[in-house]
Amino acid sequence: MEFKEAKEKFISTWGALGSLWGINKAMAQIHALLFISPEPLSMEDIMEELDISRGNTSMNLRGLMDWGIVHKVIVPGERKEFFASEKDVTELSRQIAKERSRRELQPTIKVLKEISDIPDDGTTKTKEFIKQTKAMHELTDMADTMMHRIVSQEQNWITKTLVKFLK
Amino acid sequence: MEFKEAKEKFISTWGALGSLWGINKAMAQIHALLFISPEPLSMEDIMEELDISRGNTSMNLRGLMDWGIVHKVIVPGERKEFFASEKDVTELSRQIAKERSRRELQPTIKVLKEISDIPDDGTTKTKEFIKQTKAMHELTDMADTMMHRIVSQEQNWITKTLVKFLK
DNA sequence: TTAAGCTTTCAATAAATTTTGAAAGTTCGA
DNA sequence: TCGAACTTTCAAAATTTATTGAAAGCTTAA
Repeated sequence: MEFKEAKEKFISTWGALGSLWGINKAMAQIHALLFISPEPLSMEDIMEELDISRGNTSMNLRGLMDWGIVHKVIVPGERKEFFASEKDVTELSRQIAKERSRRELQPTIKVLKEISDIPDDGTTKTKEFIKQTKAMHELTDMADTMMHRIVSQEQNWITKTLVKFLK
Repeated sequence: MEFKEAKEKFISTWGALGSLWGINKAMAQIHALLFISPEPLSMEDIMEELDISRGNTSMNLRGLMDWGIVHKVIVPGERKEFFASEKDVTELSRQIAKERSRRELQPTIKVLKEISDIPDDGTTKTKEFIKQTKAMHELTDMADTMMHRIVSQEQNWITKTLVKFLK
């Protein structure tokens, strides 16, 4: 396999995997492209490389910046803007975990807490509801906590510890 | 908040969260319904409760069974089939983690390994490509391993260990 | 202040996904 | 073996989501 084929494969694989971390195809592909590019790319570069429209590129770059994993780069002497991806996979996963928690896990945890707190009227269905939503609340809460800690500043220490146990 | 409202809230929240673990709305809602139901439900029950068609119910129940988190229940003396969800959240997450790994992580890891193995022709872009895809491969592989171990049989021991560290 | 160069917005359009429902298929008791 | 009770399938329709591209909006150099 040579470079061009490998590159296309990376971009499309990453694109298809977008759903795994909750972003759309174009967004994931733009990220993939920037991730493997040695230099920052302009909007033109991205449009051309991925064959997508100007508007699409603009909106999805904005989206990636909202995720905190792509940033603008000012190139002296150039009028147009350039973009670059976070290159460190550790920092990348930290950022993604943080955002997913904020956007999805936290709101869900809040709802679970709220609804598992309804008064127990003694019926079987209410008892089951409370029991199950409480269990789900605890699970989600623990998963969120673990995720945060694992990718947080303590990462290296925790990771090493964990990896030692897991080996 | 009373039962009916809480129940609706649980079903729609779970439905909206479906994307987090990669399933569609109807599927997540059927799962939510079964998860809080004290007894197994028939297809009729589900159709009526969620207001969805027979075909939709049938297909999504099949999907949930493919995930291994819903199973048929034979009720003696009844002609029709009943369905029940896995009720233990630990077992539930174990199953989901296992399936997501098999369906998405493993194939991605395979591709990453393959493409990060192209010959280094000495150019900057190839060097960067190899470096970045290798890093991504290692990250994905480690994440997959950790996920598996965390939700595997060793769960209790590992979890307790982790929680102690994290507290 | 102007206008060229560039980016963003957003209504219209296209594409992808989900849902429906009726017909075909299956199972089982008599 | 028949037919009633039930489930599955799948093409068509509905819905949701993503994409386009042209117009509006910035920004900067002169």
